[in-house]
Amino acid sequence: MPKLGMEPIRKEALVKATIVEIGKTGSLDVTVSQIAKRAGMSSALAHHYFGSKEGMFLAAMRHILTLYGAEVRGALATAEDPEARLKAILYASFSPGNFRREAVSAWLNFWVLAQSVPEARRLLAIYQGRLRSNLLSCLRPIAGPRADEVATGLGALIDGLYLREVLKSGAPDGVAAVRVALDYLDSQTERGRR
Amino acid sequence: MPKLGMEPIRKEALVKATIVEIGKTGSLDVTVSQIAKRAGMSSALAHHYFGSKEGMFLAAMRHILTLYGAEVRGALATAEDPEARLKAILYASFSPGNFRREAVSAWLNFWVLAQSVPEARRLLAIYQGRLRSNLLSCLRPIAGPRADEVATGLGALIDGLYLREVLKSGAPDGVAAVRVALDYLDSQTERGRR
DNA sequence: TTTTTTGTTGATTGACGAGTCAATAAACTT
DNA sequence: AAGTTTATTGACTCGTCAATCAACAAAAAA
Repeated sequence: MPKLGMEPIRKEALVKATIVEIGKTGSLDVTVSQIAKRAGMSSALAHHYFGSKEGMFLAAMRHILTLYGAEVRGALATAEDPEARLKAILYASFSPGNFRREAVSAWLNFWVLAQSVPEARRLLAIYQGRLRSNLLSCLRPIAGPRADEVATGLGALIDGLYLREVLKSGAPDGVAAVRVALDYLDSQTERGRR
Repeated sequence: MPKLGMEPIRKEALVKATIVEIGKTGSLDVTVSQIAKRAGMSSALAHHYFGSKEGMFLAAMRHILTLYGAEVRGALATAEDPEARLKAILYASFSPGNFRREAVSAWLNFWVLAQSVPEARRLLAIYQGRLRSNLLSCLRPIAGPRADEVATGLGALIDGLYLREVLKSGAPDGVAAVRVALDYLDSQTERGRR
């Protein structure tokens, strides 16, 4: 029954299954068989398409990063002034799509992966760089010389809010997270205006 | 050559070796043999004293939490007013003893562990609870009704600064981290005073 | 001095899991 | 029709590793 053009379909299924499985286990200790089973195929096929387990992890990471990036870009597109753009970034960061248990757990584990797998580190560095430059371009007009420091703080705060989500039980509360981040922002910008 | 009273010595050596090894690997994928070797004994002995690998991980986690707790308590002891106490907590959090590569990497991995091992989660929850209550007791006098929100933000910011350290190369810069945290604090308390 | 407790390890077991391979089959090309 | 490419998997290899065990040694207790 070999339908042709299966590759992209299979790959996508595997990537999604990888994220679900990491989220469920809460660690990278998932077997290729588990992932393949969830994606409805044999582990041999998974290896066929990705070459290795690490390849699957990296593909999953790219996927999450891509989703996040797309959401931020989309939100940014409709925002005019710097302040609206900042809010857009925050809303996107904690949107239900990104700020959900599975994804948060995956992020945490990718962070761990980045410590030993150079490619994972590279990907994470790209994310951080993009976030920072986005934040900076919004902050410079409203925070002036303090933009740099505020961007550092806000970036760390966002990651910290993600981190803390993994310990909580129940569904992630993106609204509360946004509130905390916005609050930080407000206190810093009010200060800038003084 | 069996000297008596080896147990505490061996255990301590194993705990330290565990932390070093996790730091070196950047993940929990360390073998009991690796740890035991670094601690100068056979893997069988490691099992003899801790029963399981998980037991070693948990002991290592307790150790780090204990060190951190002791440092905070020590710093708190000599601080009088709320503001000084807050600074003490921050200095302790990013002191060279706690904010070093190995320890930071261990923290990150314990966070992952907490997702699948209830006891690890419990330990982390204790840490978070203590930190929060410490922060709150200092913040209430100076931030009033906003103390709760500020404590949440500050807690997340601290964890976020730890998280971001793992991607950096070179020695952790505790001074810079403290500056960012203090900056957050200042902007929030100034606001409170307004 | 026998017995028990504590310390210690080499060797082994048993399980698990990543990655490979050979084989099968459908579609597409020539 | 013959040959090639793509899809697919069951079975297998090979390595790794947590955990156990049997055995040995020395100190302490009896």
